[in-house]
Amino acid sequence: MAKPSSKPAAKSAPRREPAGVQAKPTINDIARLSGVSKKTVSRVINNSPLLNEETRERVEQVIRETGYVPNPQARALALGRNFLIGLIHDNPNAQMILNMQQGILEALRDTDFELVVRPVDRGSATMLDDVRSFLTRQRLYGVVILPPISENSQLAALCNEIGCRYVRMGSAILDDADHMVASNDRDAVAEATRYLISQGHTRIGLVAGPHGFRSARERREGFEAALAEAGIKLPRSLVADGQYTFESGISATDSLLDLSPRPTAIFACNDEMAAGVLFAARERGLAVPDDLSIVGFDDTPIAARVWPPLTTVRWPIVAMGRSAALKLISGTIAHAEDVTEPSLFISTLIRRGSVAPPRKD
Amino acid sequence: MAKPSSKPAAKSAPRREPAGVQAKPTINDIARLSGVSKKTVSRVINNSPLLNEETRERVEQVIRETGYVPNPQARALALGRNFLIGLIHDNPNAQMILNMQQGILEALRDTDFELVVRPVDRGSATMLDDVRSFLTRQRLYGVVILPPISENSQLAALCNEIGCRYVRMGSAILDDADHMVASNDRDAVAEATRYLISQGHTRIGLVAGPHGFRSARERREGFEAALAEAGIKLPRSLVADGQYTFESGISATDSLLDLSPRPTAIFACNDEMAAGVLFAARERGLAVPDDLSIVGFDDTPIAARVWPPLTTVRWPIVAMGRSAALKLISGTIAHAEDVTEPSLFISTLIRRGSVAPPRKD
DNA sequence: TTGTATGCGTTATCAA
DNA sequence: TTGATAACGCATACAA
Repeated sequence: MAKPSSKPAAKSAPRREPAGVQAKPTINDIARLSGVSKKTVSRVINNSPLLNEETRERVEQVIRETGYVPNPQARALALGRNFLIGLIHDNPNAQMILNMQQGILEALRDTDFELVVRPVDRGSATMLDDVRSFLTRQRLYGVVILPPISENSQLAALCNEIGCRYVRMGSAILDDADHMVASNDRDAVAEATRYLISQGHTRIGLVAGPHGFRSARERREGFEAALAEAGIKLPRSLVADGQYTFESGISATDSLLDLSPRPTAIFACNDEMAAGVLFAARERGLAVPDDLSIVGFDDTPIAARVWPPLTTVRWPIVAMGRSAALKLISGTIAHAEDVTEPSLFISTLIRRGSVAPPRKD
Repeated sequence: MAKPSSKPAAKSAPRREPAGVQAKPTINDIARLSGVSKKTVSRVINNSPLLNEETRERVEQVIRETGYVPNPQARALALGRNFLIGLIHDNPNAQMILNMQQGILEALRDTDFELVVRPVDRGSATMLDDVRSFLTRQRLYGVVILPPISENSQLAALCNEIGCRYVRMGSAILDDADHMVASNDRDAVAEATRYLISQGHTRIGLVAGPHGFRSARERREGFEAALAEAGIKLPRSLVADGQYTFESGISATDSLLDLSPRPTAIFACNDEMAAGVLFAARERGLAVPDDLSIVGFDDTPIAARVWPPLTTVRWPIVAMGRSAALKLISGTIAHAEDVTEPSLFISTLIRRGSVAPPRKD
C-alpha cells in the first residue's frame, strides 16, 4: 500500500475549532447520511427540477435533522459570485440611507443574501476605479445605487461591463424597469405648489437644490410648472440656490426675506433646507405660518419635530428599497416569476402646521 | 499516458465572463510569471516572515505589474473565515447607526474588509439563534455590537463560544478593553446638570430613558449625582419616564409641566426626547429658554436644527466606531502592535441657545 | 433521474 | 527558505 490509509472513511478532520463548537455538517455529510451523491444534495439545495420527489424529500429530511446549511464561501468560490448585495451611496442624508437599508434588508430577510455597505466619494477622480475594484473583487451578486451618484450613467455602464446586476434609485426614470426604482418628484412638487397656491399664495420663493442633481432639477421644474399653470410669474429673484444642507437653507432664506415685498411662502427642495428656512424665519422673529408658509420635501424625521411641524412631501423610501432589492434577487426566488416589482413610486403631500393663507395687509 | 494532456500548460480556462471582462489573474499566474510556487506567492501576500527578501520583491513586482488581487472568496474558503465585519444593532436612532457605520468604514478603508449590516429584533425569542446562524454561516471575521443590544451579555458569550471576535459599544464599561468601546455617559450628564445648576436652576425635571437600557441608568444616575452633590432634593414627581422617542418626550413633558410650581429646566436623556420637550413647551406657548431651559443628549442633527438650538451632550461616535473596528482588525495590520485603541471616550457639553437662567418671579 | 470526475483560488502540511 | 500536494465545500460537464 502506497498511502498509509489509517482512517478508511472517517472523514472527521477536526480542524482548529474553538472549544465547544461542533463541526458544521457539509454537503458530504448530508450525502452520506441520505445515501446519495453530493451532486444530488446539490440539486436539492438549488431546487433543481429534475429530481425524484422521493429522493428530494429524503435528503431534505436529513438536512432538517442535521441543521445543515450550505457554506456561502464555498458556493461563492464555485459559482464565481458572492451572495452579497451592495449598497453604493454618496448621500449626506442619513435618514434616507438608513430607510433604504431597512427596505433592502426586509427584502433580504430569510434569503441567503447579506447587505454590504459602500459609501463612495462622488468628487474623487478614482471613484469609478474604486467601485470597479470593489465589484470585481467581491463579485457581488448585485448592487443598489442611491442618488445622487445613481444619476451617473458611467456607473451603470460599469456594472453592465462587469456583469454585475444593479438597480438605480432616483427622482426620474433614468433606466429601464429592471434597473430602476424612481419617485415622481416633479409631480409631487407640482402638487405641493398647487396647494400653496390654493391657500392664496402668489409670491412663493424657491430654495433650489444643487446644480447637477437630477432631483433638484425635477423638483424645480415641478415647482415652475405649477406656477406657470396658475399663470403666476416667477421672477428670478424668488429662486435661491441651496445645497440640500441646513445651513444653505438658512442663507438662501436670508436672501429671499431681504426682498421687498418678501415672499409669503417658501418651498424648499428638501426638509433639511426647509428646517433652515424655518430657523432663519425665527431668527428674524417672523411667525410661521402666519408671516411665512413653508413646505419641504422628504418627510424626514426632522419635519415632524420642529415647531410648527413642516408640511412636506413623503416618498415611500422603504418600499422603494425593498423593491430595488427584490428586483435584484427575483431570479433566485421561486415564486417571483410572475410578480413584477413596480418602478415608479408615488409620493404624497403631508399637510402639517407650517402652511396657512398669507396675512392680509 | 493515461490522461489526454491536450493542453500542456496553457491554463487559460476562459469561463463564461461577460464580454469585455478580461479574466483576472490568479495566484497561479503570479507563480508562473515570477517562477516560484503558489505557496511562495501566498507567503508574499500574507507577509510571511520566512521569505527571502529577493524573492519577495520579485513576486511583488509581478503582482504590481499584473494588478493581481487575491480572491476573497477563495481565501474565505481556505481560511474558514470571511473578510467581513458585521454590524449588529437594534437601535432606533438612525443617525447613531450611520455615524457608527462611517467610523467603522473609515477604519476599514484600504483594508480587505467589508462591512455587512445586520439589524436584529431585541424582542424576538429567536434573536440569539438568528445571530448564531448569521455568525456561523457567514463566518465573519468579527462584529461590532451597538447598544442597547450590546448590553446583552449572552450575545458576547455567544461570540466567545462561536469564536467570533467582537467589540461592544455602550454607555459603561461592560467588558474588557479588547471588547469594548464606551462613553462616559454618567460623568457627561453630571456635568450637564451642574451647568444647569450653575445657571440658577434648582427645580430641574428629568425625562428618563426606558427601563432596561444601561445608558438610561447611567444618565439618570449622573443626573441624580449632580443634584445630590449640590444638595438639591429630587422629588419623585420631577422624574418622568420616556422611551427615547420624540412622542414619549412630549408626553413626559406634559406631566412635568402640569406640576405646580413647574420645573424651570428639563434634562432629557436623549435629543429625540429633548426635541419633544421643546415641542410640548411650544404647544403650551412657553418661551424657551426663558420659561424653560432644555438640555438633551447625543448631539444628533436635530439638536442644532430646532429653534432655539439645543444644548446637549456630544459623544464622539464616529471615533468610537473607528476604534471599535480597529480593535477587531488590529491583528491583521502590520504596524498596529504597539498602538492601543482607547476604550473610554469622553463626551463634551455643547452649549446652545436652549439654556438660560430661570425667570425671576 | 443520478453519479463521477474535475475545477474554483487560496491556504496548510510536511518534506526537501 | 521553498515546493508538491492535499484540503476547503460546493457546482458543473458529462457520462451512466
